[in-house]
Amino acid sequence: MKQPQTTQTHWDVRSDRMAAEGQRSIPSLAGSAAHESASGTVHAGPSPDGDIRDLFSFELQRLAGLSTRIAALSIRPKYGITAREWRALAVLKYLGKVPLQELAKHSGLLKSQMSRTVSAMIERGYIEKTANPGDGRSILLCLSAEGLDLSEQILDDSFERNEHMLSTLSQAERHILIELLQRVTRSSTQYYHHLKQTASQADLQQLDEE
Amino acid sequence: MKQPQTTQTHWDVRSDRMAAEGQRSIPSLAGSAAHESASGTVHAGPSPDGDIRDLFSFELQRLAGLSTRIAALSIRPKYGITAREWRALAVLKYLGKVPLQELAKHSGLLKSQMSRTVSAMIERGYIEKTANPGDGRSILLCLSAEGLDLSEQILDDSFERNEHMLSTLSQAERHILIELLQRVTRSSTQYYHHLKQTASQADLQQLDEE
DNA sequence: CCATGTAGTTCATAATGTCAACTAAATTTC
DNA sequence: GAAATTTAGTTGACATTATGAACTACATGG
Repeated sequence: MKQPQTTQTHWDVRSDRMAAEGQRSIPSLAGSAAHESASGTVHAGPSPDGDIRDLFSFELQRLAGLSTRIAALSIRPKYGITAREWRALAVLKYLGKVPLQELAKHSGLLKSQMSRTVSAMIERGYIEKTANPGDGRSILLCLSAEGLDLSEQILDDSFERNEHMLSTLSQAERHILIELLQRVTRSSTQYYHHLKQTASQADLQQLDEE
Repeated sequence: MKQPQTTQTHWDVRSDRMAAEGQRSIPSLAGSAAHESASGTVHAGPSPDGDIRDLFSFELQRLAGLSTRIAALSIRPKYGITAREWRALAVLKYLGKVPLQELAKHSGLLKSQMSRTVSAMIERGYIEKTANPGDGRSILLCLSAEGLDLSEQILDDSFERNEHMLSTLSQAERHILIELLQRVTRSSTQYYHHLKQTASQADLQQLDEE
């Protein structure tokens, strides 16, 4: 194995982003008042001060894309599975023995996606599938010995990857970040369900009206 | 290759968090709480104790997926463009008048993706394309009046969307969250470039060896 | 038993991401 | 200043991912 195995080389953490124009100041941890308009312009209305850089979802998406690429680079060549497949294994690891739907929910995938993912993992012997004695429709999934082993290996790698990604944050900041993300996930989940519900109600209305 | 590896000694995000917050968080979309323990234990190695729920990138991906779905629900039906197209418009809004490559970088896309996206937006009259007097290869892109208008409308919506997603956070916490994400994005970008470079070096070596 | 709901699989389709080839213009180099 | 090398953008091909709907098997409540 001649993996580069990153041992903290050193990169400059220079911001290559504020190149073009904005040269905005990032609000500091303490100074909440420092929230300045990104563009320097002022708006009235619901998006009072910001441009898209002030938008949580934008920053989130950008970083998630990066994270995906980093994970793919690290996991795929080394273990021959996709990040999503690994995620299924890792989630299954803490869930234990559960039906597919449950696994899908915890992984944030649709059951159709999960069904395929799981099939592939079963074929390769990482996941085992047994009948659910309590319900004939349902199945129970759990990790095989190989699956457990693999998921643990990759989990190790992943913690290291995260270490690098978070390298500019203090320990305290990391705690804060994860905790905030978890809280946002919870409220966003609720919001999502709300949206979907009202959306489908609108659909129904539309059908009625036609 | 799962040696205790480097960087940083240990970090016990988990136990600290639990002590401080007393909340191990609802693991996910649908409760269930098979094990509450994901953490709580102390560790020694690289992936000490934690399961995947303690992994920053996991939490990030889950939330990003949610955010994507929420954005799609709100933007697509109402404005007839994809989230990515809108993102291009919104980024262009603060960049002003820039070549394609620049726009791609700031949006976190490959130039090939951005090229297509921009073409579609030009066709629909949201973006204008002019020659770059300084460089004949390059083009300069900027928003049309309609593009500006549209991007502002959707930006307003987006801030509102984010408002819902972040509803459980205080203003101060929101600023902190965004700032942390931005910092992580910067260091992760560095890490990504580093990985890519070493990866391709490995490829070259491999070629040499064969 | 029938109607209706649910778990899981499969299919179709659209959106995304990734790479490599290609054109054209700039640059470097000899 | 001509040839070789880079760089910006476009395009094509292809893998991966997301989403919803159709379909099967079983479950459950009248």
